[in-house]
Amino acid sequence: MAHIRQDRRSQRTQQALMEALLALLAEKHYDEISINEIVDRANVGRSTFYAHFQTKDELLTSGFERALALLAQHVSIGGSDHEVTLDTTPLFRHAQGHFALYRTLVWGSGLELLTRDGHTALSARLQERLTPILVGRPESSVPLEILSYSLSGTLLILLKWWLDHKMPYPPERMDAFFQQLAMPGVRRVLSVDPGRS
Amino acid sequence: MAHIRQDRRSQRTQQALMEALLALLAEKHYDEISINEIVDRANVGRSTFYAHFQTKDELLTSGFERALALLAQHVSIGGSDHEVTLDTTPLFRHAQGHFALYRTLVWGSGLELLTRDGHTALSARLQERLTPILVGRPESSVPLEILSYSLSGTLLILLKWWLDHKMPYPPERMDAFFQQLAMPGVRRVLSVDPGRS
Amino acid sequence: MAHIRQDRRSQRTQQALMEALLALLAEKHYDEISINEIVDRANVGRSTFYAHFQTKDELLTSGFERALALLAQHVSIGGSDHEVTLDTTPLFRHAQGHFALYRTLVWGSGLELLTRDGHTALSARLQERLTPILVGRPESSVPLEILSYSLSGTLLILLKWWLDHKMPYPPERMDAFFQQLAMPGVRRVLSVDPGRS
Amino acid sequence: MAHIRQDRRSQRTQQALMEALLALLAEKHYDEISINEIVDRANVGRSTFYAHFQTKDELLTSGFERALALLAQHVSIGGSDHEVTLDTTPLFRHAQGHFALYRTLVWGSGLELLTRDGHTALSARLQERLTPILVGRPESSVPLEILSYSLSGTLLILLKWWLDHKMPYPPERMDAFFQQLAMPGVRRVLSVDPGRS
DNA sequence: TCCTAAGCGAGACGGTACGTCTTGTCTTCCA
DNA sequence: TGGAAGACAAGACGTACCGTCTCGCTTAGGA
Repeated sequence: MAHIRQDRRSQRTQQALMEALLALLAEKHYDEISINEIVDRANVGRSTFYAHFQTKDELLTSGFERALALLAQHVSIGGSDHEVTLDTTPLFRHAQGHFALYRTLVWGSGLELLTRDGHTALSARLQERLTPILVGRPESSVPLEILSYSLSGTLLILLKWWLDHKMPYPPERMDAFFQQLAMPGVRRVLSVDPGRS
Repeated sequence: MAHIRQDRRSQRTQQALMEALLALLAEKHYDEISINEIVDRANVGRSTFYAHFQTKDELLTSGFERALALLAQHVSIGGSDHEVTLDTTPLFRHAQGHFALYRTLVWGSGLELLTRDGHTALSARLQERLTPILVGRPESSVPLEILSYSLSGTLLILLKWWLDHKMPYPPERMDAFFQQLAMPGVRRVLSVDPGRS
Repeated sequence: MAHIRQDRRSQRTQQALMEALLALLAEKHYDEISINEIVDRANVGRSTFYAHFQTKDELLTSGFERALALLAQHVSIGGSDHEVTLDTTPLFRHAQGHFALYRTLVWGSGLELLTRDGHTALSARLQERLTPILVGRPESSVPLEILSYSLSGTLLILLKWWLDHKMPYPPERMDAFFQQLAMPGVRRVLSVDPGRS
Repeated sequence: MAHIRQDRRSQRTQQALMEALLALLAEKHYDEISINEIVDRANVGRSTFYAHFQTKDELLTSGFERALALLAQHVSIGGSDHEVTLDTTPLFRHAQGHFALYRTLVWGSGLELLTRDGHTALSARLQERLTPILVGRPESSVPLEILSYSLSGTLLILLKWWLDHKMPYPPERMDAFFQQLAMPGVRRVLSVDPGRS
């Protein structure tokens, strides 16, 4: 049971660093932010940074792991014997409510990060949650992995476009686009109905 | 009338720099390549680099503009009154034939670049070529811009997945996935048939 | 009445620190030894060090004060009305017997320390012990202070050379060198015989 | 015939660095001077320093090599069949004339440097110049190397004492001390006259 | 064919950031 | 409650690039 100690101070330091990074992300691109700037803004010694994180990426990741999980949670997947539903309205709504945060992600360094780390994560979660629904159905012509990857990719792309263009449509409309563009393919692929293929 | 001179040497220098970058891209990630390395490899003076390009990105871009145009050309778009077809087989085949190049892009620095610069370009070309086909039809419920962006995004995502996983399926199969996943939505959106909506 | 406590632990802690420094001195130069290394080696908390010593030098000095006194004791000074004798054989013998310790001093950081702190101390002791012998004699042409300083300096220099060169001569021989090189001058200076001046 | 180029700027930069170090040495101990301070004072970029010198010591050494040679030159060694003379008056006079410089050396970091690098150098030069004088004489009982080392050491020790105590005697007097303290031993050792031994 | 302006290599320079290290203080926890 | 553990701010270290610059050599292309 080692490492339980963990001074209260450590927490506050990490928090300060995270907030400093967030604040800076709102101002400039992730790549242009130096560790110096972060520690200055956080009022933290340079070496203290390295005592907590090996690299700038580590700080970022440690902060956004939660956010990514959150993001996936906002996609409600439903399904019955006859259909698969996937409601993304909550996700767009959530993005709208936390515009500052998402805008930071998109404008600052955006889907580069969501795409690198997030896409894989989101895709995995989707696949994970689709699997039980498909049990017992004949294997589809498109591998589930590809389907998940493509589906989550399309979702992220719509999200990116939306944020890039300052959210010109309400979340419901965005969901509708997603339903119209991506879901027909999914339904057809997963459908047992051979007459529609 | 400045800049008319343009010594033959200039050409050779730029060529050398480009090739050096290419060679280095095959070895390591774009971000890890320093201008020093490029000019060393190209046997070119440091200042000479800056005489030709302001930044590393500029050198890269100047080299890949052609490649991006090429990529868009390999998507053959067809269409008639009754349907829209989009054959991506040539694109996947081209990627297969130039695996080294594409792998460099994906492994080295990948779709980060294709996504940043390429996605916009591809989307624009798609939209450009879809427009004449849709003339006269009732406006669809999904704006054409979103449709193009989503469609090209999905295509790039499939391409990325394919390259990331070392092309486990033949180009035809990848095109089939694309047809099954992305096209149903497109057709439904563009369809005049109100009964199917 | 503070500081009376002097916990038994204090003793042990100081001892541990001293030994750690000694051990490290055998491995590397004094300047290259960090307080971190010392406390690590001594299995002592960083702040504990500062509770006992203000600086690295203080620790060192506290350890070598004894050694320096010892060194001076090994120079046996004799004298009568007619002559002054100074036998350094015991000193060289002592150095030979404690080669490890002296080698540490010389190789590790050496006469830099003996010279800085030791030379002054040795010179003072010499002067102290020469004074009674010279009582009643006419004042010499060379101030006693200079004579002591020079004499002890020459001695240390011979010692350093000897240790640096791995003691190629026996202690008696070194003493003989010292007698031949340094003592004639001393005797002449201290001599009352004006005819030899 | 490479390396002749050596930009004129290099010279000026090195000069500036040297002067900055000198100026700082007049204010504080060598060990307490940071490279940052030097480059700041010299109005030179940090990296520029490293382009010229690997370490702070190298800068110092490069500057004082001349000084050390100079120092040795100020000891005039003479000799005939019957005697060896060694006049150090010029050295003390030189030190007096350049008190600022020598004081810097002694007070700032002093004979630590002269002792480390200088002593060896001086000793070597002495030995070098004594050798021809001794050709043909019977080998003395004290190895020439030891004699040189001891002699130059004693000289430096007197010089150090003199500077440390703010030159309380004129150069001639210091030379006299040296003559009285060190030379009798030397003459006796080198003397062919067996009757005096 | 010569001469001139350019392209060019070489590399010095001032900066900025890096990741590591050490120092001395200050806070937390534990016995 | 006093001392060990160790988090922390500060700042130096040596390295790596950056973008700018100055210097001469070489060379192409107009006179």
